[in-house]
Amino acid sequence: MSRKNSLLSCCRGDELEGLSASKSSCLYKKGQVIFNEGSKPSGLHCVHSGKVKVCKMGSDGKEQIIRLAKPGDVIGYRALMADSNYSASAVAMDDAVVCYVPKSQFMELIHENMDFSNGLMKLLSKALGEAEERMTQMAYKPVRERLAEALLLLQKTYQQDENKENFTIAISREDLASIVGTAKETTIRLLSEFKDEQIIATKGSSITILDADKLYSICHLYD
Amino acid sequence: MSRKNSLLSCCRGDELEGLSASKSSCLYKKGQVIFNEGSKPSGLHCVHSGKVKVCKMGSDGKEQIIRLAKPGDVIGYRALMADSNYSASAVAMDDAVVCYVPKSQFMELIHENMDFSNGLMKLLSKALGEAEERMTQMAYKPVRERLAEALLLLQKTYQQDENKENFTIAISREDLASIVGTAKETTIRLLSEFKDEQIIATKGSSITILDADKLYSICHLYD
DNA sequence: CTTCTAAAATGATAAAAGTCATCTTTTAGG
DNA sequence: CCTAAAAGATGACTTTTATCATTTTAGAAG
Repeated sequence: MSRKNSLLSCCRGDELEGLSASKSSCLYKKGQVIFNEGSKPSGLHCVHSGKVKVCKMGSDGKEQIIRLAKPGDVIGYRALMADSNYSASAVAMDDAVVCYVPKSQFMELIHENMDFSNGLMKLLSKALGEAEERMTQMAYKPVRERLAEALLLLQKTYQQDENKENFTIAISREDLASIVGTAKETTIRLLSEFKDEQIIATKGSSITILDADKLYSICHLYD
Repeated sequence: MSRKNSLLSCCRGDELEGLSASKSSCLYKKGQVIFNEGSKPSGLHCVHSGKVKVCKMGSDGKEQIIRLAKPGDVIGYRALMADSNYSASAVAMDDAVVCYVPKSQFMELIHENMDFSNGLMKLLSKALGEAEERMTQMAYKPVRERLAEALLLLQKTYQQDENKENFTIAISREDLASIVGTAKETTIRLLSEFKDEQIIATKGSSITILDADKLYSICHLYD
């Protein structure tokens, strides 16, 4: 297991004893807000269990999901490091346990621990690369391709059992549309197409990926 | 003048004497490539004069401009810090002079100079915030609003004389379309609309902003 | 000052996606 | 188990944007 990947997972830190000591946990029910766009960060949050979405509100009231967070992921670090207000909100998509680390502890660590600081930088670089990638996709890829990509992202992010053939996730069509950046109805229509093509199966709000390879080829990830 | 903003501008560094000593300059003619998407970074580039675009190629061959760089700006730092290949290319939009700092120098500085390291982190945080902002805009704002925004971005980035009423820039419709994330023809059509509405004037490839306030209100930056 | 080429501009049309209305299925609560 | 509210699904229609074809203009080279 890579040390770097868990560098920031305060919930099982090695060199982060100090953080662990001062962290507190909180349970958020499905739909509850962890922090709000525009407010000032007073610390850092780490997802311990459950699914969390990080999202921005467009001027027309439509929501865009910027990032999906899973257990072990840190959220809200950008605002803290830029010393600015949150540019996005974090909301629990399931019941989720989220730990909290006060800003002072975080800053101490940044200034004293070089490894931690470097890890953070890599994290930021990676996030920036991903954001730029998605920007390009939003610009030119049609919705069908972006939806295929979103389904694969969900699988990559939330599939716990690697071997298990058919990944299933319960997600509202609204949230899915917010990841893709499109209207709910368009998402539903395209999901119906995917169903007809036997790429997925649905039951209520649950979506099961039957043929990930087809999804890959739809979004040209084989190029 | 803020020290933080010039922290990375190796071309006029204060605490960066080491960098300055080992930097070399190179003139790139309009259209020349400074570095290429996919290749491995061997150092850092700083724009000394001219305009530089940082862009990605979409799978369908359409180009998306990720970032505009002006004199004093550093480019290619993300890949260097993430220790990965360039995820975008840099191309001179005008004749441009670009300085080069070898990776070793850069790494030394990161590890030895805390201020430098912190400045980099803020730079990354800011870039990430901007990328996320643009992602949301791409998702939901119509092309007309995004074009207005792009024109204001060009002004904000490249206007040297703050007082001067009418900002003028020469930019190909193709490049402008690549910033907005739309087709060249759509861009031209909307520019014609703006011309009819006396928001801009054009002469050849030059665009003059006559009424920045109207542009602001078009893209809802007053909300 | 011409001529040639590339870029800008415009028109016609097609495709993609959004919106609004409606119906159906889930799902949670009594 | 039944019912109400929420979410999913689908249809009809409109708007936005892309694409392709063509004309006009600007700018460089002879």
